[in-house]
Amino acid sequence: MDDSLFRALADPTRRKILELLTEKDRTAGEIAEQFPIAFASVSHHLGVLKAADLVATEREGQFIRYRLNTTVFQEVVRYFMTRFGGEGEKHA
Amino acid sequence: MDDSLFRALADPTRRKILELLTEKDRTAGEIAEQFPIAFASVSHHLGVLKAADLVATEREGQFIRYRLNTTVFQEVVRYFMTRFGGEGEKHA
DNA sequence: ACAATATTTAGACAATTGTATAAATGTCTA
DNA sequence: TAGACATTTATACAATTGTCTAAATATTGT
Repeated sequence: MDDSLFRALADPTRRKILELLTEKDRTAGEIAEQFPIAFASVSHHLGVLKAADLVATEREGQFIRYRLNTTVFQEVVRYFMTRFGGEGEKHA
Repeated sequence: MDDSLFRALADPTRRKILELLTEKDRTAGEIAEQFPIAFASVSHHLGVLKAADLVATEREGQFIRYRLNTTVFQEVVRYFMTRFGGEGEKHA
């Protein structure tokens, strides 16, 4: 379980980005316009998320499309379940 | 899902503390001696964990005993399952 | 090749954070 | 009440982080 993963999740803007990507894949611009901060700042957050392997990218012409890496989320869930879970959730 | 929760989890020393508490409840001193940093620094980390409601305390004479608050961990798991789970875990 | 659009990278700066030492608080026992 | 032990709180400081503006890179269409 990598340190960058938890640091990436620590910022509320980044968690919001992840939730946006839950609905559907989006380009960097589509993501950035959802926030009141500069595009460059959102781009920085996207870089953090990508470094933590929480998202993956694909270029589409001039756009870059972001999508969730659900595999990593399953690892997070497993981390909590195995270490701290304490038999709690039969069905999410 | 509170912001303090994720910020609390972002530090590796704090995650290590949580894992120690998985094994058994421990006093502040027992926890602190596991780390190469000053007792006061560990105490600060314990305060962060407590503020995030990840641990609870009980005074025992001159000692203060810490224990995991497993309820909050179940909330974390639920957070990830519902938002990002993507039908992945039949049995963790 | 040039201009327009999309996105990232570089550099600077204020805010937050992790750590340390020293002082304060709380508890026990003589 | 004094002294020892356990823990926290106060204060300071260096490191990290989130944000900004400006510049750089990449792609498309003319």
